[in-house]
Amino acid sequence: MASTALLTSSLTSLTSRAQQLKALGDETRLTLLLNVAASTRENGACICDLTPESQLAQSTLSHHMKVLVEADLVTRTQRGKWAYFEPTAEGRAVITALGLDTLVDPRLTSSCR
Amino acid sequence: MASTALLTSSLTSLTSRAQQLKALGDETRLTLLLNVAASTRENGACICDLTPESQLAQSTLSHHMKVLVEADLVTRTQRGKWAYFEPTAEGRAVITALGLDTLVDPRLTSSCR
DNA sequence: CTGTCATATCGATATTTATCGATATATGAT
DNA sequence: ATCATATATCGATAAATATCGATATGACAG
Repeated sequence: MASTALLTSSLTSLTSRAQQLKALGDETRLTLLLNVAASTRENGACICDLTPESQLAQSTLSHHMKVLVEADLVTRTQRGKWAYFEPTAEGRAVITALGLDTLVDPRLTSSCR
Repeated sequence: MASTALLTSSLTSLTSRAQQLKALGDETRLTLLLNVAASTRENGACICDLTPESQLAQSTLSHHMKVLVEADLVTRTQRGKWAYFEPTAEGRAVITALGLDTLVDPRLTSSCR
């Protein structure tokens, strides 16, 4: 009997998983997540840290960060004028699970006040 | 000294990683990969196994499988008239790393000769 | 209260992607 | 050789996405 096992449609979690992966499936955002994770700031990285590296318009950066937040990969905390981003537990777990830790190297620095 | 660690641009691997994640960041393809991984056939799953579940045109399925192959997540083997797909080591590793095993359930069957 | 700075939102545009139907290719059966 | 079957490729279209510049919001400084 040549039968083939297929997947049950527990689509709720599959859907959110796909959303998460889609958020990561963009080199710009993947880099952003890793940069956020690599930040040595106390309260996380702010967009001013991330912008100079990315070569993108500020509005574009803001857009990508929103996507990462909506995928539950980073959190956003407003502190005064700045918005600080930190990886969620999920975000860290995904980075580790995918072996992306090795791509993080705390050599470059950014200095915005 | 408030400095922030950033990522080195080992972009080759980052790029291919992003490509892989993009391939997975589509619910249809994610399901396809899991179905391929769940197949109990000897030589892997063929498109005839996957089509009825997906509700998509055959050409669309073929397209998605190509994307998965190009992302090094599944292999394609022509055997007679049929093309068989099996997850690569990478593909299996990603499934495990992301805890997607739990979404695979060998209940549904497909029967094409 | 006014101006400035950090970030978000909006509207427009260009690119990418998913999808389909039609056709091509290649295999196996008659 | 002809035909049917399995899959891939092509061309078109619609939807999604990345990107930008302009503007809005909200915080702090003077």
